[in-house]
Amino acid sequence: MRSMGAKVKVERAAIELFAAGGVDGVSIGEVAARAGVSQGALYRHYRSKEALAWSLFATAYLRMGAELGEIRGRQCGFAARVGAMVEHFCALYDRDPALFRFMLIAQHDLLPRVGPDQRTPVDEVTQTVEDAVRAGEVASVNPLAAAAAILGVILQTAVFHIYGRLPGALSPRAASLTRAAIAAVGALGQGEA
Amino acid sequence: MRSMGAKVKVERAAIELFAAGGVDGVSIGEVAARAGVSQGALYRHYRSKEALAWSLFATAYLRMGAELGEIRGRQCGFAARVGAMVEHFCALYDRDPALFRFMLIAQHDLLPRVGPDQRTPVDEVTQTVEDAVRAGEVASVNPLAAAAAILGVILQTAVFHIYGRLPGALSPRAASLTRAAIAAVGALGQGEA
Amino acid sequence: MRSMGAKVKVERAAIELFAAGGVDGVSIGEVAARAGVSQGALYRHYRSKEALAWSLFATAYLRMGAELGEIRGRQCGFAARVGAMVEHFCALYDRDPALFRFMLIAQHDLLPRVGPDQRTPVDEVTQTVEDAVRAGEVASVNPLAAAAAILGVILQTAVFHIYGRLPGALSPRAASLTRAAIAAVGALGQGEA
Amino acid sequence: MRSMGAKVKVERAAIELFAAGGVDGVSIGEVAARAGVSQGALYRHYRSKEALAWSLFATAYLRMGAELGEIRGRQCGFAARVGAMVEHFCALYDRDPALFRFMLIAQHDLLPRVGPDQRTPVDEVTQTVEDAVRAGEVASVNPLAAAAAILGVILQTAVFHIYGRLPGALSPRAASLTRAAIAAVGALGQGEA
DNA sequence: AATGAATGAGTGTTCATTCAT
DNA sequence: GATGAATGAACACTCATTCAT
Repeated sequence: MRSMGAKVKVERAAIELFAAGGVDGVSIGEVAARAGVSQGALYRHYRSKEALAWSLFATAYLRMGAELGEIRGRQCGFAARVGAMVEHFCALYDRDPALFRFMLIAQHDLLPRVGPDQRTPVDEVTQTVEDAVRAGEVASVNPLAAAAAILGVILQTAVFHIYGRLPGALSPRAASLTRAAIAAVGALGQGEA
Repeated sequence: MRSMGAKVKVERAAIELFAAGGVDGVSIGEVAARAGVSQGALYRHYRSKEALAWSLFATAYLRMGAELGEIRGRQCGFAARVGAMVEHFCALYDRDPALFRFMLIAQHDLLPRVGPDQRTPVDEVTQTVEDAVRAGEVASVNPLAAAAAILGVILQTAVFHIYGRLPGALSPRAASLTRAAIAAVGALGQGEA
Repeated sequence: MRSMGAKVKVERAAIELFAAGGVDGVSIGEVAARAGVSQGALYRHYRSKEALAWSLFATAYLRMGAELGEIRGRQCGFAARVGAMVEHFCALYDRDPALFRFMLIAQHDLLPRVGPDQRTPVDEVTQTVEDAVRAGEVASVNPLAAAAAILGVILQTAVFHIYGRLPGALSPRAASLTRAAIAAVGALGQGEA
Repeated sequence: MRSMGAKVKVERAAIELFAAGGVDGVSIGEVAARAGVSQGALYRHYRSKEALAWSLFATAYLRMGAELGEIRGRQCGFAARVGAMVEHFCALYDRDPALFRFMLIAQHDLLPRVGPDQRTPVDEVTQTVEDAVRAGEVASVNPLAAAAAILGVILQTAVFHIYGRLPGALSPRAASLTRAAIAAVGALGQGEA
């Protein structure tokens, strides 16, 4: 009973330490120590440190992609979809800031390894814009440029929270972030008219 | 005169390698090899690898802060200032993408080490918003939240360029990014009325 | 009855793997996997990896010694004895090349552990020479030097088979190997006259 | 001046330790300690432990091949050539028993890595037999089988010396070993008439 | 009896840093 | 001043062995 969740404890420890020090800046020994397991035990669940980091990142990143995909299927209209997506990002940040920070840090190393056929958060946001353009809800824009603006508004705000520039939880900002994101997309479109 | 540029070559090599592999992922030997100098020679200019990385980051980051400060002093009005700042970011990206990528990657490690009295890019953008609010140019907003939106729009677009999601140079997008950033700030303000 | 042969399977797996990679080059996990048993089960039969290797080597080595002893008792005359011994070596090689290779490889580690009172193949061959000298069948030689020649002719031929330099089975060579071994012993003796 | 010959000291230490414990049975730390250098220094000269072992083996093995080749060129007639070769083996053993033992032990791991176009000791002995057969000096034999007999007589005698079964130096036995080797080859041939 | 998760000491290797030349 | 050999403390990873189930 005591060792129930050994894998879970390793994952938690890894996310928190990787979020704070980067994958390269944290040793496998530190992860094992924080998880309360031996170094060797770690290798029963993951073939290597790199495999551990990749598994954590891919799971969280693709899960976020899938969840945004669900939101896109559930909500109708551009504003409702963007609003729900922003809320989802904020909720993840508030629930697990370490995971959020880990994803922000690790993307530079690990994003290139995501397969081209995987549905990523970027893909879902981009698709959402594309749908809106096609439906005439927003003026014609490059969907990727619009997705960059939407994600930029959300993620940079999260970065400011991480560095302590903005206090409190992120969720209360969801409404205004949604407005900002939608307005940014609208403004992007005007120039291409 | 012969070795003039040795330090410059080390810095160029370090920026390019750090941008590609992260500071922790690149060895001092690789930097020295690419710079065409001996490993030991590197330590004549920098006390440690960490000092090298910090010097590169601080120089670029604070220089960007100073340049944005100049823009703020030179330009009048919120729109003109944001426009010139966006153009400045785009120009830096186009001139030296490796340096831009290095700053994006390294910030997670090195930002906390920036002194609280230093004028950073974030400070200048925030101050620009604060001035505009005080001048009644934009509705009342949290200047930091607004700065996050502005920077997010710019930086995430740069990230998309880095990962190949958006093609070409960044400068041609300056005008639309400026509109998007300003619109985002305006939308942020509406909710807090 | 179900697990009858578990120990046998472990021994087979160990001999084959040790023959191919050396004792130090093969992990207990590989042995267990090839034998189709768990790692822990291995320790029910052998106290350690070293004990397993030693048991395999000692069994095979001393059994060969005993068998050569029987041949010595059964056969009369130097030529007949050497011939039967050579045939016995060849038969073992043809029946179980992995075991033969294992013994050749492992001897360097394990031979020193053989007790001085054990009857080894070397002892039996040496004794055979000694008997022949005493009986006047062969000229006076150092029995150990003669045993080295006899064993060298056999074992190096086996080594050539192992490395693929000589094709086919070893048994068809028994007659010529016997002649060569006996001739070598005779020539050794001539010099010491 | 003190560190002159660091590489040489590493090689000596490695040969002696590998000869006693096998490549797998000796740690890089033990080699470094016996050589009186740091572990890291070892990697300035050799890329890996395996590379060190291979370099030592290949150098000694191919050098022996080249030296036997020279002997073959210098001497005339089968008996003279075999005699000089046997003496050469004995001299190597007496001069550097550790190197000899290392080669005997390591061959099982490393022989397969020798390129097919390299002139090995086996090739030279085989060629010597082939020349003698062609010249009618010895009856028709399979040259490889004859080479096995010759090498077996020499090497197994060396093995007996290593294990203490035969005392003293090997060189005094060169003459009788030569007679034994030649006699063995002659006897091999008789059967194939 | 058998399993396989857990351990922890040990391995080969890397690398930031130093220093004699 | 520059070099590159040397250091030694890490590091990721393996594996023989143990033990609760």
